Amino acid sequence: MSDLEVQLPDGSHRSLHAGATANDLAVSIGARLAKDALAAEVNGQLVDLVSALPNGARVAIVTPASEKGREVLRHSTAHVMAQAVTRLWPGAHYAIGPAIRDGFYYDFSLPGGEHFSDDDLARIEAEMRKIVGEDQPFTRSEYSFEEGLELFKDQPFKVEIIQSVKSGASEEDLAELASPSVVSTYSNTPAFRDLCRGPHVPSTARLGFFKLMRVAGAYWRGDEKRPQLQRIYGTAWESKDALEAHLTQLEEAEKRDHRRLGQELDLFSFPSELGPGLAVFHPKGGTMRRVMEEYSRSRHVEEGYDFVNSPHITKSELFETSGHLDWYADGMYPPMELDDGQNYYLKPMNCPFHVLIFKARQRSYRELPIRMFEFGTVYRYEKSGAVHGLTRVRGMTQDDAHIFCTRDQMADELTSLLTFVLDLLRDFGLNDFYLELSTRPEKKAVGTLEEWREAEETLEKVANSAGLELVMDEGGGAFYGPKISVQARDAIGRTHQLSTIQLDFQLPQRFDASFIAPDNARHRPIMIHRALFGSVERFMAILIEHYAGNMPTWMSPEQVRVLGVRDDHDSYAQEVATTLRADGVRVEVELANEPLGARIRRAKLEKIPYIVVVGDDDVAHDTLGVNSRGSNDPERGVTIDDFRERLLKEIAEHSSPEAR
RNA sequence: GCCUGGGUAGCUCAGUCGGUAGAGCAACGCAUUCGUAAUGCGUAGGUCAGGAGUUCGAAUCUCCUCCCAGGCUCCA
Repeated sequence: MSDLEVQLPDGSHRSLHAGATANDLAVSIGARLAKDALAAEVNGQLVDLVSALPNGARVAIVTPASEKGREVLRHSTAHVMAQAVTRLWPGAHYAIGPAIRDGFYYDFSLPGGEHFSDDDLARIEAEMRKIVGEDQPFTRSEYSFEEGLELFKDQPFKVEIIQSVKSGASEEDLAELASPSVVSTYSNTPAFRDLCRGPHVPSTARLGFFKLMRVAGAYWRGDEKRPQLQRIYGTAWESKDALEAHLTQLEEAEKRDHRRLGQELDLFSFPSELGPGLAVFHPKGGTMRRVMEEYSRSRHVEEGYDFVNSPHITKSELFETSGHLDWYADGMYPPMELDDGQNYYLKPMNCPFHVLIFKARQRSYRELPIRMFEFGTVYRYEKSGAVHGLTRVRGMTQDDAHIFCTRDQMADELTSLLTFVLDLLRDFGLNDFYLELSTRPEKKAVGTLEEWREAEETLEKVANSAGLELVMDEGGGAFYGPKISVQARDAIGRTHQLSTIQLDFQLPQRFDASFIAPDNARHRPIMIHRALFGSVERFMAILIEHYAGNMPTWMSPEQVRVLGVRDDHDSYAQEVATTLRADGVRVEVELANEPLGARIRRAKLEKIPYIVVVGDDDVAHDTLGVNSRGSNDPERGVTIDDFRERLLKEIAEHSSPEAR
């Protein structure tokens, strides 16, 4: 009777009766697994537990505490939410409801153009709990194209999906249907049926550890020109603990939000008088920024860069020549028209200025490569809804440089450049990277095929020799050149796109930039754009979040605070400060007119790396009490020289008190 | 730009049915002189984002504008 055999993930084989389902397999393996099972993976494809197993299949039972299991239960939870919404708003249209990272969403259009409010989330959640309590089965059915259209005739978005799958499916739509020819649906009750490829959990009772997070607007098909739907985001997990852990993690992330820390640590602010995306840096943020910029400058000097400067405003002619006005006018601040009829623009980038510097006189191949660096402040008219803290602003300073070189020099330049980039990022404490290479777009691209191929190969070779993971973004380059970008993972595992290195085959051509080569003829230079921080503001934001505000000592605005135990220790505290200041350490003294505990507390909240406390013993023996950030165990009787040496070493090494 | 929510003291927030503004922290003053995360008392601080409207009366209701948050779109 055992006429069906399947293979389990551990390579073992198992015999089952003909027509056995995934669920039968789970039962045969063990009661516990059968109880846990949510779905199955058959030959790499996720299916319902009730689906019959083909002979010889590789089968894995999917349980809740796995990525695939969570995906299934998140998707099922989205269906439950859709049902809840249709119960509460009869006639609501539902569009798409996939599982996403940490949860799910579903897009709706409510009758009469109604909108969800935040209060509705609680109502919907309550209704969802009822549905979970009702232990409704997820029942799969398959229909023909025509039957599908009939079934969903009251659901215009579903009709559109069915039709578009018929006429050439997108990834997104395929997720909704079994295949172009079969319309699969899942129903929970006679009243609720959804178009879906599946799989789903066996019953709504298997769900329950979810929370609706927020309501948002989202365009149908992600298209700005199409109707805006009401999207509800939720998070869903396999257990109460997992849900709570996720919510706690969100709180932790919020605590290290650079906007919050920027306020708490008095680094910068966004005065509403200035408008969206325009920041001012306070003294402490200004110090942090200065340290970053000074370090970057000194490294660029070592790497053979020349320092240039360019104005913030220019006649329109420059951006007409560069072509930016043709394709980027929307992203620029509108022109200022002056008396003579000239239009002047704020610069949204520095590149054309640097090309003009290159062109200021005739160039010889002997001068190349020329590397021009500028902390260039640019202004971009970001949409008001797009600005975000320091990471997406309307005015920012790029650590921008352009390298003009010959084609022969290109490979060496790219190699040393990538090394430089990674070194610099490591100096700021980021060390978990991967690279992304965006290659030639199919349709339209300037530059010769060989140039592209050579640039791409070089970038790839350099990336590989750096020993880093390389993700290909085929066809993702700009039309004017390939790009490599460095993605960095921060302390809590988020990735940020940081540095970009971009080849440009176009701008030198538009500006007719050239150099005289050994053959005594004019040749076109290759231009490399690159920014290591991206923008100083954004890089600072990423570092603040990476360190949760506990900046390494060299970057801390105040490195040491000296506190006398009583006010008769204040003059010794001042002496200590003066000694350290002579070595360039940023030290402040807070006079003893408040209890020591209160002053220590304040300094701790300000995340100052070292709090130095001096009292009778220290005055008598020329010593210090050192309270390091991150430690609850202050040291007593440290000599000034010892502390000074330690501190200077830590600053030079870009280390932190926590690292000791 | 679009959707939802929000804007009350420097900060975090409370403010009921529309009846004339509150707390904690911070600041300032005085006292306290203290050895590692909050000393006590007191004082001052407000065009309730801005404007218009409804009302005898508006932080509270309506409309407009600005700014913020989370999304969507966008990010050369």
